[in-house]
This record gives sequence, C-alpha cells and structure tokens, in this order.
Amino acid sequence: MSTPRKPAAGTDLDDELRFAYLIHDVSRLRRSMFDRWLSPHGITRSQWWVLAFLTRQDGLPQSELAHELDVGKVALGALIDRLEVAGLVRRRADKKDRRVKRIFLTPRANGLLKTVWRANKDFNDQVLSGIPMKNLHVAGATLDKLKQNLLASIHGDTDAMGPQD
Amino acid sequence: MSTPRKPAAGTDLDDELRFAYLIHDVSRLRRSMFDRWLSPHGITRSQWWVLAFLTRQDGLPQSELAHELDVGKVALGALIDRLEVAGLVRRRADKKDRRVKRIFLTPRANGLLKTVWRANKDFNDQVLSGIPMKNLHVAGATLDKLKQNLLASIHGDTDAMGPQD
DNA sequence: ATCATTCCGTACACAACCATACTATGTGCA
DNA sequence: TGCACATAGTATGGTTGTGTACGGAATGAT
Repeated sequence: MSTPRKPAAGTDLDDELRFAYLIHDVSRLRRSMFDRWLSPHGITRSQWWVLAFLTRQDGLPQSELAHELDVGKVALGALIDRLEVAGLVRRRADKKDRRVKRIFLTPRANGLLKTVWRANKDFNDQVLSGIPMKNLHVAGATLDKLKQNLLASIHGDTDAMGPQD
Repeated sequence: MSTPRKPAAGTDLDDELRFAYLIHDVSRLRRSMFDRWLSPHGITRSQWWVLAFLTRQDGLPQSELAHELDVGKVALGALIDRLEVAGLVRRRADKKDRRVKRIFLTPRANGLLKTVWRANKDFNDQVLSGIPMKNLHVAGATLDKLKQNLLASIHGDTDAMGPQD
C-alpha cells in the first residue's frame, strides 16, 4: 500500500482548499436550508436534533445527552431551557443521584417529531437526488477517512499540526 | 432525463442520514480542529477567512466582502469590529460614496497571514493524507451536486420541501 | 468521619450567525 | 427640483456554540 502522505503527487493547493471549502459550504448550506425549512414547525435544527435523539433514548441525563450529541454541557443546558419553555421536554431529578436531571419528551414533542421525521426524509431525498449511489458511497468513504484523520490529529499527532506554545 | 428522485433504488434511509450526518460531522470537526489550532495566533477561523480573502482583494467594501464570504452584513460588521480592535484591518471611507467603508489589511495582518497560510496548507495536507486523488475528485463532484441541489431548493422547488404555511 | 477529588448542572462572558428595523447616503424618475 | 426607491452600514435581539468558574452532590482515601 503506497498511501502517500499527500493525496497525490501534483495535487494543487487550490484543490485542497476547494475541497475544504466545499465541505464547509455544503454543511452550512444544508444547515441553513434545513433550519429555514424547519422554521414553520417552531423549532430549530439543533432542537430537533435533541428531540430526535430522545425518541431513541428518553430520560437521559443532561451530561450523557450532551456527550451523545457532541455538544458542550452549557450549550445543551441552554437548548433544554428553550425546549422546556416550549413544552417539548421536561427535566426530572434523578432519585438516586440528586445532581443529575433526566430529560423526558412530552407527548407534544412526540406528535411534532412524527411530522418532522418524515419531512426530514423528504428533504434528504430531494437534496440527494441525481447523485449516483456509487458516488455517494465513494464520497461517504472519503469523508469517513477525513474524519478519522481529523480525529487522529486530536490525539497523538498534534506536534505536526501547529505552534503549540 | 430520468434523474430519479431518490439517489438509487434501494437506498436506505439510514444511508442518507448517515451521509448527511457525515458532512455535518466532518465539517464541525474540521472547524473545531482548525479553530483550536489557530487559537495560539489570537484569531478565529472566521477572522482568518476574512483576512485571507483580503490578501487577494484588499480594500473591498464591507458589502462586497460579506457577499464574497457568503455571510450576512451584520455578521461581517461584527467581525470587522473585532479585527479592527485587534489592529489587523482598518476601515476607510470611500471618497466617492460616503456610505461605503472599504476594508484594508494592516502590515501586522500581512505578517500574521504569512504564517497562517503555510500552516493551513500543512493542516490540509495532514487531514487529506491517505485519500486517493480519484476519490477526492468523486467526493468533490458529489458535494458540488449536493450544493447545487441545495441551492436549487431555495428558488423554485420549495413546494416539494416543506409545510409552507 | 473528614477531606480531596470528581462529577452534574448552571452562571457568566464572549464569538459567531441570523433576521429585522433603522439611518444615512446615493440614484432615478417625474 | 423633489420624491420614491435602492444600497451601505449599524443597532438590536435571539439562537447556538465555546471556555471558565462556581455551587451542590457523590465518591474515594485516609
């Protein structure tokens, strides 16, 4: 396996930048479109993400939820605040450990979620239309590798990454 | 044109979700890594992005800069505020049109940029390492198509996209 | 039992982004 | 000229996210 350190000989800097920019761009576009699309429902993408996760694991402590969603405790706390005000979730104290507050969906949230789930699927269908399955898989694998590289650079590889002072 | 509405027959919902999540994830990871990496330099990724663009076109009006960077006028205004405080850019009034303020890099910014440019390249090299050129191109094309779909859904196609009430 | 440590959630401060509304200025049309 | 309209930048307020610091509660060691 001659996996070169660079993607390939002759790769132009602009190619790399273009790709980095594309990811950033597509991600931002998708988020903003989905947010706009979601706005009539009265929730945001981040809020939806929280609710969606709770449909699979209701009653999680805030910390675990934050970890699963890969978001800070503070950010999640603020999200829960708004969701609670909107009547979509409820905080309930854990009886064994008085530090933790578990988050539960309300019936109202369950109703909303059903609508949004299907809508999310339609959104994905539309956005992925005209893309051959094969390309989707190659792109998926590429992004996966990218993700691994990024994760790897968090752990041991940081000395090759920056000033570090 | 039989561009199917779905990417391909048999595409699983989970495939679509996985891909959407991958983009989101990779983008966020990359941003956060780069931000962390950039922090010793005293600027953020967004600020760096502004400066980088100015190296190619110094003296742009705020509005044009905002358009080029695809960010709102307000967001850019706030960015410029901070960059000005940090002594990295300067606002100067246009003589012909007293409404516009043109943004210029300071010498200090030019020094900083030189360092960050090369570092950014190293970062990209590292993150893209082990990815065959061919895959990068396929993934690029896929993301491009995705972007076009997203942009298209802004204009005419919204009736297939959501509740719209 | 007490003390240090660790963990949970929150408070606070800040960066970034969006949408809307506003001021000041320029432009075009009657 | 004068008035409607468009544009540049700012103000304001809301959402999401980060990092740091803090109080309350559990835990482990002595």
